[in-house]
Amino acid sequence: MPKLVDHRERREAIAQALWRVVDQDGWTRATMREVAREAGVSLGHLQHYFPSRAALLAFAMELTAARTSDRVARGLAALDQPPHPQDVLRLVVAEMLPLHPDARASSRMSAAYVLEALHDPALRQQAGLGLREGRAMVERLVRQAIAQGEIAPDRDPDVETDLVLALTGFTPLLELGVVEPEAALAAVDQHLDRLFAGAP
Amino acid sequence: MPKLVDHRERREAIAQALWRVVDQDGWTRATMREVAREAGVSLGHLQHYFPSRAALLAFAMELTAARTSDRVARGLAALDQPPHPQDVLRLVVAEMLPLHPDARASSRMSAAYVLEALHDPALRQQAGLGLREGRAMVERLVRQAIAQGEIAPDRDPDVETDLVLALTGFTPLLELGVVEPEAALAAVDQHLDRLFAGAP
DNA sequence: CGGGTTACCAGTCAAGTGTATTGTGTCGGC
DNA sequence: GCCGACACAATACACTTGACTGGTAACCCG
Repeated sequence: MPKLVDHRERREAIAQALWRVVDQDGWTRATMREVAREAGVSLGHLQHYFPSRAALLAFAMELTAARTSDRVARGLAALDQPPHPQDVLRLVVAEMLPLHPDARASSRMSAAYVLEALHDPALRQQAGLGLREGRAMVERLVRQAIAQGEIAPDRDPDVETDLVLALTGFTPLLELGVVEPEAALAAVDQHLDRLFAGAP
Repeated sequence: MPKLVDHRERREAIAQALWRVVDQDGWTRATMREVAREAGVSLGHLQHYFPSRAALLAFAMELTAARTSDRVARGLAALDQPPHPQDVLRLVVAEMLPLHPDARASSRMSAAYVLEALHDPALRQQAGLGLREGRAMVERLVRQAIAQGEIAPDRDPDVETDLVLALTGFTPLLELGVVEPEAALAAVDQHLDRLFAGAP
């Protein structure tokens, strides 16, 4: 074998270049050439690691999901141990909203990804799976909080899970400056405060 | 002057062709030629009415907003007179979610539009204005309901407005089949029921 | 010290893009 | 009648796009 190269590392570096381009100019203008330029590699190099634009998107999205999970995990470590379920949910929602540069890039990647997935069966399945996974995770948190008596037992876990997830609806409002980050966070807190009103 | 043609009508017909293409294949594949084919006109014809792709998008989006308003107005007429504020809000939210074909097309147009607007200053302003307008309308409804005693007076109108708007966050979940339409509507109703819990 | 696998590059291709230009009817007012 | 404004069409232009090609160099293993 020839030169030793960490395939994974190269692919991640390229994917991060994709993020930057998507964040700045949108998925539409994230052409192979543009991504290669942003990554500081040749077009041939890029194609050596990603045979097609679709493959690049798929990988970048996987990485985006992983990154978001990481941010949540890191935030989790900064909380009390064990953390209050409300704080966990707050963290999860906050990291899905475009409230700081990293989260904004993730949010825009996801948006582009979902929009693309609507018209591509393969992507659609992958996206659906990812979203379902995320929903399941939130639902687990909600059910756990109910079991622990932190959320009133007469709350329907399914409905409450969906309502928490719907809080990501602030994304376009934040992106276009219709609501300020503080207002969005205040609303999120208001919702969670009510959800957790009941037990000590 | 030569042949009499209703400019407005032609433009609307073309915009509707755009909707169909965007709904089926996404804004990316909504090329001038594709839209012209879908509209059953020549490329030159299309260009006669829309000098650029951006102009086409802008007009189509205006029309989309108008159509959504129309659907709300039509739904409003079917309610009791005067309608209960909760029913009005429910209708507004329901018509913004992709729950039936027409609303789905509108939703996808809006999504494509917002995503495009993020990286285009001119569109950004137009989109921001539209969203602000929508928010103002919802806020008016909320404040009115508070004044009428239908919503408890200790509710913050700003926060409650934002929370109602956030319910549009169901869009991606609905589009990818992560939640069913009934579940989304149930969650919307749950939220509104709680919002209006307090006075008769 | 080859040999073969891998990394990477420059160049090319056909397809498709938005837009501009030019041409052809077609009709209303004078 | 006819001319100028208008609706519409056809074609051309200048690019960009994703994908492919052949080739070169680097390197590990035997």
